[in-house]
Amino acid sequence: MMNPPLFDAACSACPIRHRAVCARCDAEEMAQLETIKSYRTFAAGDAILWRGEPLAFVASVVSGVASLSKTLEDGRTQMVGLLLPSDFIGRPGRDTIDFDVTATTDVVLCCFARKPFEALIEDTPHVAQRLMELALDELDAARDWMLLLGRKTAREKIATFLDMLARRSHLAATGDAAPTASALLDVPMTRDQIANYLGLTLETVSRQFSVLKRDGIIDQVDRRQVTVRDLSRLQQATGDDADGGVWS
Amino acid sequence: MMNPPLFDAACSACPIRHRAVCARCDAEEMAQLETIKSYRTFAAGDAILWRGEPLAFVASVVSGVASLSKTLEDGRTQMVGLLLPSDFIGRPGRDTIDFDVTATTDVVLCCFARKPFEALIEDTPHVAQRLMELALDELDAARDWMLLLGRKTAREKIATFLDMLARRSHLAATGDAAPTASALLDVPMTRDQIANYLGLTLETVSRQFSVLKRDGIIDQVDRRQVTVRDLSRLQQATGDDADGGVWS
DNA sequence: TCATGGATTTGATCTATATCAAAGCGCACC
DNA sequence: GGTGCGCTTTGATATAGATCAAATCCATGA
Repeated sequence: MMNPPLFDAACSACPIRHRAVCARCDAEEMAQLETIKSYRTFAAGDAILWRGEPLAFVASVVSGVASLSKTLEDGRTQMVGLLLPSDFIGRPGRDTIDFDVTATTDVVLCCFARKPFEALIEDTPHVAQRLMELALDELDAARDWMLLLGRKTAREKIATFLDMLARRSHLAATGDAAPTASALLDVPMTRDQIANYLGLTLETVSRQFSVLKRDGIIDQVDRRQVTVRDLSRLQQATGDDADGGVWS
Repeated sequence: MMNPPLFDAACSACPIRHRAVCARCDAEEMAQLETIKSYRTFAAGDAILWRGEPLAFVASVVSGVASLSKTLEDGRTQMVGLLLPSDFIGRPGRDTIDFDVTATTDVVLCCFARKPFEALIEDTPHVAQRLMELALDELDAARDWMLLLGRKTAREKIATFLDMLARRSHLAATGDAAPTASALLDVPMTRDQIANYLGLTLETVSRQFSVLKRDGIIDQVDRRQVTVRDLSRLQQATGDDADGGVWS
């Protein structure tokens, strides 16, 4: 694996800078973050954090995919969040979380010891403000997912999932949130993990991939890669109101 | 309708104080909030805010129930939040919201003009911190709801809904989050609204109320009131893992 | 007191998705 | 370069909950 990037002005993993450039971190703040930082790697399937466990660190995803999930008494589980590179793990001001965090693929995290990180926040209002923005982004994503889980059909769920991946990967690649052409897409999860994310079974996920393929909307290159042949039909298939979804 | 309470040290509607006493608001901050405050009432069914509309105010629910909801292209809708007295409406640092806010019952809001409210936040870190806590509480609630929408059966959804109402009403009445005895419960929504909240149809909601009644877990006093006859069986019926749900 | 209309309950039937089952496929490891 | 084991696909069947339909309830106002 590539050596993880050092934390510096350009570090895409800095939890304060990620998803938008924070122009206000000064050299001293940077240096302070540098001293409490460490990289940690997790293999696919590893637990990163358990529900209820005291949080030792906050972190930013450098590479790979991690997921947040909750479980019912009898073992049924539901993913409640997906963490892609540059996403943040942690809850300013909270000791514990009430979901599990698991490595979906191999993952590298840029971790910051929690106590000193929170001390830093106290002194730097613009960092606190950035964290508030991140929390609100997560809340928006959670509410979109509630609509998906409560009201979308299996086909719409898969289309929404692929559309989200397309937007996020395009965003990462070009900084532009609205891809316009067909594209090769990395699907970094098994059918089972996708099912847990979408509130479906793995068989239904597989069938709907096949349907979208039969309809000429996607092509399956391999288990983990699809090409979007017709993005506008994919987006129509999401069921979303054209103006104003979170992803638009 | 009763005259709304004035804003003062004891005002349960103060968005900074609600759900927990903020011991750090000084007299000057209070006075400042007082100048930008106004009460507004909405009749059941009224729109409070539309998706995409610029936010003119932030607010705290004084009485009644409001809901956040999202809609698909073909009109299917899903509630993504329920606002009970003392809950907060608003997104520090955001101009618009991407869901509708509707009065579920008659509602009284304590509104604060957004710009001056945000100016106040800038100067008072402890208020910003309180808002962060509120956002994280909402995020926790949203994630519990994702588990409910994605994986719970109709019976479990209704049980969870009633358990939530029981906890929240007990909390409001006694300040203690864990009711232990059976209790009369106010259900402030129609079957249709409950269905939209739980990702069900109104018929299924009605049937499951009947089933819980037949099983001796609840009694239906009237359309809007139930008594919980056996709280522990109600909680078992939620499907939640005994240790560690959000509501525990 | 009765008529009216929305909300609710209950019944009958339908269907999308779950569940159960059995091949395929392909990568990793010998 | 074969073998085994996950992962995936596809098929057959079952079922929870949706949909369609009809009473019933109950608040409201004439």
